[in-house]
Amino acid sequence: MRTQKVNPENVDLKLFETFSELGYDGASMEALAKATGLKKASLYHRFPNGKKEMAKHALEIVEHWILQHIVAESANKNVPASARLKKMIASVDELYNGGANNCLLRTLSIGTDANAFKESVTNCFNLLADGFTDVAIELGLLPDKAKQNARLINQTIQGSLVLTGATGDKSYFKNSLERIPELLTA
Amino acid sequence: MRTQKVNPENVDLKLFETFSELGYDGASMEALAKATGLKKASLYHRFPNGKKEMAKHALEIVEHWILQHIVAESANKNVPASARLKKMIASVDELYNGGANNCLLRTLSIGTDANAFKESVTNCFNLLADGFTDVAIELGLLPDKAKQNARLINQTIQGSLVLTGATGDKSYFKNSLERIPELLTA
DNA sequence: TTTATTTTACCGAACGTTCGGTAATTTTTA
DNA sequence: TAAAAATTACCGAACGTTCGGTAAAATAAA
Repeated sequence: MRTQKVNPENVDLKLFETFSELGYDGASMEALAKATGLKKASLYHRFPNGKKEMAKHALEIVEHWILQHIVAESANKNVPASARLKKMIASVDELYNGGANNCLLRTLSIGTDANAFKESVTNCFNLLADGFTDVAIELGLLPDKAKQNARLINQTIQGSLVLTGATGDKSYFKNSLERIPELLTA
Repeated sequence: MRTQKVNPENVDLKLFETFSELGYDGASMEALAKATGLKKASLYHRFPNGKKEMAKHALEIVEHWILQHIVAESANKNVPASARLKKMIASVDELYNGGANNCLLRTLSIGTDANAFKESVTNCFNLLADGFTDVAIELGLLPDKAKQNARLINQTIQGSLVLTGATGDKSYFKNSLERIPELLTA
């Protein structure tokens, strides 16, 4: 019997969170069902191509988040570049919950089906770098240096998330966010 | 029928490689058996406590590698500190195969049984940091700064491995290794 | 011949997936 | 506008496969 109507936005969020936390192979259908509040068969109604489609959908959520909180914000000329950057960093802090959350781009990069997600993951990292590059140029860096340091920020954030996630020491993540402005300012 | 005697050292290596590449949940018993050349039941003969014991054994291999190539080398007073550091960096480069290999410490940090490995993983990261801290002090850094930058090196290497692994661009890893000496020298 | 190691064969449980069917909703028709 | 029809959303039950794991037989080593 049909018991209740489920909020679709919440399903998206829970899929994203579950894949982020457990990785592709670790996120079993049972875990995904429990997290979303939908039965397994209902998940297959929404994602006819199964688990892989669910993970790709989670990646689309990330891409959408990046376009909204990083790319769009980096181009928001209504506020000074330094304030924009501050806002972008705060968004990153919120996304990863101060380092307590794993990054989906990373967790989907290993496992039995990692190849299936590689293109989307690379694209997301490029979008992030593009956003940071744009503000860095406005903050006085030469384009080449801006791009180089934007890539470095991706790397720094990921590294800090690995160390914070593995050890529980949130200072890795916290410090890496604090170091971003000086990396992007002339 | 029993066909051939398997080299135990190679089994260790293959376990390490398989867990590194696929993560804990992705490394199925079938994958581990295929990689080592042993049947599943033979793996259970060597590791009576099953898959978790195999992963812990792989972690012990990493710890042993760190003690040998980082901690011991950092204390090898026969050569100048700068040469020691060079050797340590070359070892890291070899371990990760120029960025083509994943890091076991990272891949075992996510998944359904991540908690079971957290302590060992943290210990390994601390050992790495200790080794780099020691040479940094010899190279003129104050102890606090040496420790801080050694932690930063762990983070930098992990971040570069994430980006290189996810995108295929090995320059992340290569550049991060090149930047190590200036981080540890006064 | 005794002991250690690997193998075959197998197990229950969990895996991702599919199916038949029902309640709720939306769309069409009268 | 109200009834009929079509569509959507969901679920219980089961599918075949693969999971991690085990017992007993076979082989190799001592």
